[in-house]
Amino acid sequence: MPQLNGGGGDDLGANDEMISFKDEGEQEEKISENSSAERDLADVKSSLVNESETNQNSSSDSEAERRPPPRSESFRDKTRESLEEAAKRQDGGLFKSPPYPGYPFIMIPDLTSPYLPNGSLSPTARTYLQMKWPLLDVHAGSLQSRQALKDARSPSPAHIVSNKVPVVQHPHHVHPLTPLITYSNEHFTPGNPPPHLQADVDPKTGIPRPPHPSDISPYYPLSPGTVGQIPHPLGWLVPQQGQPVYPITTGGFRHPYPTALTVNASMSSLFSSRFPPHMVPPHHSLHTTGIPHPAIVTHNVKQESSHSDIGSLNSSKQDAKKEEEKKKQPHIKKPLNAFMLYMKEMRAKVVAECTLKESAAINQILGRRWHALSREEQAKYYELARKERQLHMQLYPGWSARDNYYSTGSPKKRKAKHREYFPNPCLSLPPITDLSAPKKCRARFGLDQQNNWCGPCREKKCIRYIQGEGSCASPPSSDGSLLESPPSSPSMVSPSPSSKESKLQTEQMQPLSLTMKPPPLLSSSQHHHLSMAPPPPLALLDNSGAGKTSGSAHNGPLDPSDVSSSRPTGSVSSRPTSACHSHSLLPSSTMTQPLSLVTKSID
DNA sequence: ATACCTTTGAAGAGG
DNA sequence: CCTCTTCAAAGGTAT
Repeated sequence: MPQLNGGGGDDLGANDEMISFKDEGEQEEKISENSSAERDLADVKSSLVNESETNQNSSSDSEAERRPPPRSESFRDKTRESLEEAAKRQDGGLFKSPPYPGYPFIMIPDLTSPYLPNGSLSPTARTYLQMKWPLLDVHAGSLQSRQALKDARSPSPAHIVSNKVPVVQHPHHVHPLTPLITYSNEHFTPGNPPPHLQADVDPKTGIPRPPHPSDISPYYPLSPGTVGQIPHPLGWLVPQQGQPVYPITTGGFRHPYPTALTVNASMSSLFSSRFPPHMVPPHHSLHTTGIPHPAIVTHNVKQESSHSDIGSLNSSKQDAKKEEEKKKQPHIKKPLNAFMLYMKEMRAKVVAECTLKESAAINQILGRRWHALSREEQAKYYELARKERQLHMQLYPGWSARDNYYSTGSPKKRKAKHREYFPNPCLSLPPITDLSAPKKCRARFGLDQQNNWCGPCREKKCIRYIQGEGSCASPPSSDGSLLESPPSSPSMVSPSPSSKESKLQTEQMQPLSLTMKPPPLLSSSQHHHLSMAPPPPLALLDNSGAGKTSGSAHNGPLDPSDVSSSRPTGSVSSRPTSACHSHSLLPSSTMTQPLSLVTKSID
């Protein structure tokens, strides 16, 4: 078991990650404010966000007013457009300050958590819970919600949910004490209502009491007799009467599940909160509400159902075989990363605040909010994500992300899809449409022919440089389509890169994380280049945004996460401009970031 | 029914 | 080592 300083220590494994966003949010906001001149649609959104953050009364009332007239565009554009609109409209509301300023999150105090020192819950940890309930508050738009709130002990917030998104979904047999259940609808399920809803606070510490059985019972299918007894955190994990707990273990896991049994309570809780009920004893697989756990793995469920259902008996032998095969290779989902956890948790809020339901739009908003989060706030999610990964590793020692590759589609399709949008980072080169064509000079000419490389490639900052130098320009965007969309999605131009940049800047206050170490390969000349890179013209940025595809508009090599953020996936044409509240748009401050980065490296 | 969109981050593959 | 790709969640939308 890794030692975690969940209590507030900075010794988070994900430090580097967090650092990247340390001040990004603030920076972004600041920048946005100062770059009014360059505001584009996306910027407007940013401003909206900013404004809304300070103006709680802002609203979604005026949504209709802001809605632009219908346009006749390609469905793609249309869709994007709508998403953008939605995001735009919702941004205002989303960024409202939570009812509990400074405590946007709620974390159920877990006195038993191995990650947190007993009785020394950090304030940040405690903040978790608050967020959740306030959400309910928001949600309270509906009578039901309010009523539910009235009854702080209302166990099944599920009924409160008016949307598909469960505002509160209690984990299945998850020990409420676990902090690991706090990060999402499921994980965040407050074992106890927040202080403001229920005065169940430890008089001594002032910290909300950890939920106790009596409180929990309503949330869990515990028999009255179980009240007062804390269910074994591994309850569902514990083999019952010699019966295999996980049907899939029969062939699914590369390693016998017993390993899982060694997982500590918190981990198991996390697991149970996240992992498919199909791995849980049947009677535990559903919420009291009968709602299947969202983490259910589709084909596993099918397997299971086929396995036990009478219907399966009717299926042909072939089907049975297929299913068996599937069974042998259960689809174990990837552990959620920090952002995913955040999204999971916040989605409900967003949905509640807005009428918006489109995930794409919501995600855009969440993405921005994510960046706006303080380092501490993000840290919580990073840590949770880390725990999830650890747990996942423990539970599925042999699992690899690779196992899920193409699980959602055929490889061909996937690849084709992505490649299709690959712009050539180097202007001098035509857009890459050929799958076999190298995307960068580096790959094209090789290391031994660097003289043939374009400047940006030499600097290893192709995309970014494209913008700054102009030598590598953004992908052909002569056709309005490209210009219109892409570029400035938050992740494309700004967020990721800038996050890193800002990271570096803010990093000055702290020791550089490993990830911040300047890459050895970075030569002085490179540094020079970096520092000299002029601010990318807005237009270029926009266009190059498309470049996100190739890893784009990032700081590139300096950023570890750069890679992760570069998502070719997003089709160039489909990139919404919405998010563009980017640093890229910000001339001055933005520019300085790379510089600082370089400086840092040099130093 | 399936894929897409959209976000960030993690991890794997390949150069 | 670096870049690119895929997947994770989610739900409306498009094909």
